[in-house]
Amino acid sequence: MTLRIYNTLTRQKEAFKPIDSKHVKMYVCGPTVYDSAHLGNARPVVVFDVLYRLLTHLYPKVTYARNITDVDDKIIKAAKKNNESIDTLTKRTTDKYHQDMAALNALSPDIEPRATQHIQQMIDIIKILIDKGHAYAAEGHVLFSVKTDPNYGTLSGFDKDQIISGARVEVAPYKNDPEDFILWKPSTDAMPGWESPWGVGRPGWHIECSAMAKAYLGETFDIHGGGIDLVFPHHENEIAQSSCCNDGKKLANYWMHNGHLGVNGEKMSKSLGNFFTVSEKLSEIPGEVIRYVLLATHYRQPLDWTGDVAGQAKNILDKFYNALDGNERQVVDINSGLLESLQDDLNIPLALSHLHELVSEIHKTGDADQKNKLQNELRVSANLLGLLYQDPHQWFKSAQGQAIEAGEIETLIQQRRQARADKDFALADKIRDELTAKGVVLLDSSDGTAWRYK
RNA sequence: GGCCGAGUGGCAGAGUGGUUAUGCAGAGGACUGCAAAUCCUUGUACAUCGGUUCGAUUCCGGUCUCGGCCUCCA
Repeated sequence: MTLRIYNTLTRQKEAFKPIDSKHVKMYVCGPTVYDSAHLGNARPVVVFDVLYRLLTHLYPKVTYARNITDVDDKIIKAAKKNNESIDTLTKRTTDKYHQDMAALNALSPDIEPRATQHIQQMIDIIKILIDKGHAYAAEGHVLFSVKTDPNYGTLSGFDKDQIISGARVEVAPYKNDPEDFILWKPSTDAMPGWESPWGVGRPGWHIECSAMAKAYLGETFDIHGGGIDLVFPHHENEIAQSSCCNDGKKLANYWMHNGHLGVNGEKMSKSLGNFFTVSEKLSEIPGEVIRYVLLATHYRQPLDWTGDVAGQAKNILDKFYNALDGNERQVVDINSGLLESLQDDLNIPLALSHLHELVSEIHKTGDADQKNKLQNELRVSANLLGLLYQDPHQWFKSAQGQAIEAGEIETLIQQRRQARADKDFALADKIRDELTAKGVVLLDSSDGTAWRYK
């Protein structure tokens, strides 16, 4: 089976044919570093992380680029509000982002370019666009002339004329046409600015991705990903800029977009106050649980973070890790059903069902070698999803907010052992209940009593 | 208003023109001094109204509901 991908450009699943089958290139829109990442920001990171792992499994070489946008008006505003410098803010937020995404077990991209380090490349593209008649300078701004691009709207399906009819913003006076968008804008002394042929200024929102993708992946590359909300205007404008700059060449062959994340049936937003940051959630539940929740819904579907989705995910991961207990590592193949599921437009929920099948087989087989092999199959298969990478013991003893220390638990277990030897089951049960109340589970076996945090 | 997506059993969530998704939770049983884990059994879902069809949750059309986007960002 070959990899099939739903392409937003064509609105259908297509067989994936890389430009160079020896080297696949992918670009995903990264964060604007003005604030902590929220769960919605984490979804594309985790989803495309699985795609990256899958591509790496299927192809000899993969280059994955994900940008850091460190120049933006939101950053200017946030820095002012926090009373800190822009550099301090972007550095702090970027570090936090890396920390949060690592806690979700997302691999680092191969390249993580920063917008502020590619201003010259942006200026170069803008110059070419002006030379080719696709852009014009006006009052210190440079604007892209949408009507000069006959293909504008192919990604989003929007009609150029309709875009304006529903517009909710006032049209700036320096625009030739209302639908034109900014490539470059002037900066005051209080704003970050760079010398340019159009005066001191800063880039518009979309140009950075065009510049950095071109710099690292070339004029046309394989896959471009991001959240569904970026389809318009961000990706539409990226395509317009890049293809008009590069003689009509396609920017990317496949466009993939993940669905939105909601909370309790509502859109996650600051104004509604239903806004969870990743680090906030990480203080409550393990990163792997968050990752599981983000993967348990197909990436193109909307995902609703309701009250107990995390609890369900925790139970499932407990079950998986329990099945992995006692495993001795050996090299085995990834489960074929899981691999096929992933190759069908990244059907991760279906892939997870194959993990459950493996768990069931592990418990049912009576053969120790077979069991060990199946456990390894479970582990390496889950690893392709970035799951089950911990040692089971580590997993079960790293619960958040533990109310009792390991030493104390051991002491109580010894007391209970004596009570059981004395057939004083009332006392033994009292100790069990006491520990249960503190989130500790006791596991009796012929070898003695082990324990876990629940 | 325009474009797009979605409505599946208590919950989460795949998929399919006719045959079990899967999981979580629940119930009953086995095992266990008691538990946990595990195993067995159990629950006959696909918004609504029409149409096509031998047969539709699955295709087509209407309706209702929900969500996203409709530019330089709240």
